[in-house]
Amino acid sequence: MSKQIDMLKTLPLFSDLPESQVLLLASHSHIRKCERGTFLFLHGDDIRNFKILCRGTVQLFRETPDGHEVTSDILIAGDCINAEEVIALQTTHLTSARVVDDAQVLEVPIRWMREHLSDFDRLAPRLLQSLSERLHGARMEAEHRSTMSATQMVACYLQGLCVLYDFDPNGFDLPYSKTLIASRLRMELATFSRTLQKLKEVGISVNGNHVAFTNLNQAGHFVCDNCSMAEDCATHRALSQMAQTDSLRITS
Amino acid sequence: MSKQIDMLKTLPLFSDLPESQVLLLASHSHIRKCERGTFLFLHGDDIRNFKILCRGTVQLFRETPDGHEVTSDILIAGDCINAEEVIALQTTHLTSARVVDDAQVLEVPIRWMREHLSDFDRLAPRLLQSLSERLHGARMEAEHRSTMSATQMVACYLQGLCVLYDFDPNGFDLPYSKTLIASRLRMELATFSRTLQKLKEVGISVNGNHVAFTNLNQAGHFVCDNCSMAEDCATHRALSQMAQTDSLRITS
DNA sequence: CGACACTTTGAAGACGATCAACGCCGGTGG
DNA sequence: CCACCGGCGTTGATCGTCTTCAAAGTGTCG
Repeated sequence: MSKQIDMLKTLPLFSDLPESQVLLLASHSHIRKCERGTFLFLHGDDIRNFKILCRGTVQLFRETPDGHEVTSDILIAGDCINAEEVIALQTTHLTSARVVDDAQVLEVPIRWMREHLSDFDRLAPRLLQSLSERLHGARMEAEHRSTMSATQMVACYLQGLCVLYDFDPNGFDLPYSKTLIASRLRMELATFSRTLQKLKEVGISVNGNHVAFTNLNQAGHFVCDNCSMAEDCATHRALSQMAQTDSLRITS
Repeated sequence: MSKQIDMLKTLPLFSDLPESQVLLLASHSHIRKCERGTFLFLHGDDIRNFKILCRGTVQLFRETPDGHEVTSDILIAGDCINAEEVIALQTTHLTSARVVDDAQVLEVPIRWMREHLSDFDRLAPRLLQSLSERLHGARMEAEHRSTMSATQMVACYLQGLCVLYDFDPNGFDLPYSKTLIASRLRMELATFSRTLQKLKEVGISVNGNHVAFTNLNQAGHFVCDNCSMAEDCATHRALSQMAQTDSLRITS
């Protein structure tokens, strides 16, 4: 139990809650271990819990009627899995969630959460802020999708990954499979693969699982010739801001 | 002044506020008339006001570095123009807003709004709910964009329009120009125009400005053979729900 | 009538999806 | 130890769709 409390405290979402509230939360939540491949919930299931990912990786996806699977997001430790659903009025999940890497998930009954959200005066603003960030992120992504070429999107995504995970730009390994990334980027694996070759021409070398940016400037920042949205590209502005100020990521 | 109060009361966002709170709001807000073509704000401007559109039409858009204009949304009477920005932490606008049809805009100083939001106990939940709806909407749209053909998107969009404005499916006029719609759908005007011709084959006839659905079933509901996302397509589910329950649209 | 904004239509081209074959690697089982 | 298999990734060839560029048509309003 004390282990659970420790876990709660490491979550950025709860980091500035007073001790008493953490205890209260702990007594109304539990941590579930889920191994690779299990589903946290399926599209259409009743919403039972507010879930936060404490460890591992989770894929949010939806299935189109013709059986095609569309990845809507890939979550990592510290992310809320279904923050919207605390606030929204629908009673069933709009997406499915599958564990990609063995995960630990904190679960808080949704009803309790909804009823007591207002008791936690610091929690609601955080949740909201994260919501509005996600909304902006979704819009930026939509804009990118209709503005940039596949090559640009991949470049942006890789840089984003690097910032998000605080990887060394000079060399790091992809945190998940290319198949998953391609799906996340809404492109065919084949297209993604070809794209990676093209990226070498612009200073991003990818060999197998290993990525290295050879196009860094003296300050160590990304040089993104091929990204047309220098000003507030998900990589440049939003994401690098996010890395500094993001309230919901584990930064340690 | 009493006119302004009446205006406030007709806004769904404020509809269930007690009289005293409406008065309070009125004393801290004002209504601005804006004629076609004026900019409410530009990308990068400081955020000064929370704005609600009381009349007319507003286009939200962003400009890409190469000068291309991307419409992110088209707002109608009753819509919050920048609900996210009340909640988010950034101090400058992330989009630009242009008046398409002569508009009336209610403005509330953003600082006052942020400081006093918690005083209006019924307001915050509405704002949040609308945020989460928009997030879901954005995600659905992203999914559509990568799942459906241009033809399907246009069909969906037209049906959505019809529901949103409560038009008669048997015949109505487009509420704004094809150029604007095409931009909103992130497609070239030429593509959009060609698409409209194809739609006749599936029971949606468009001549000039006039649209008619000839593919309605006996209940008067849309039949959407070409939309692959019957279950929660923006048209079918989300939008028809929204038309009934949406808290932020003027339904009269 | 003429200017102008808006829309339609045509023809060419670019880009990504799709289908298909192959290579690589780790695991399982004989 | 080798053979087989399945998951994953690469590569090639082809095809359809949407963009792009360009020209011509429609409408409105002074």
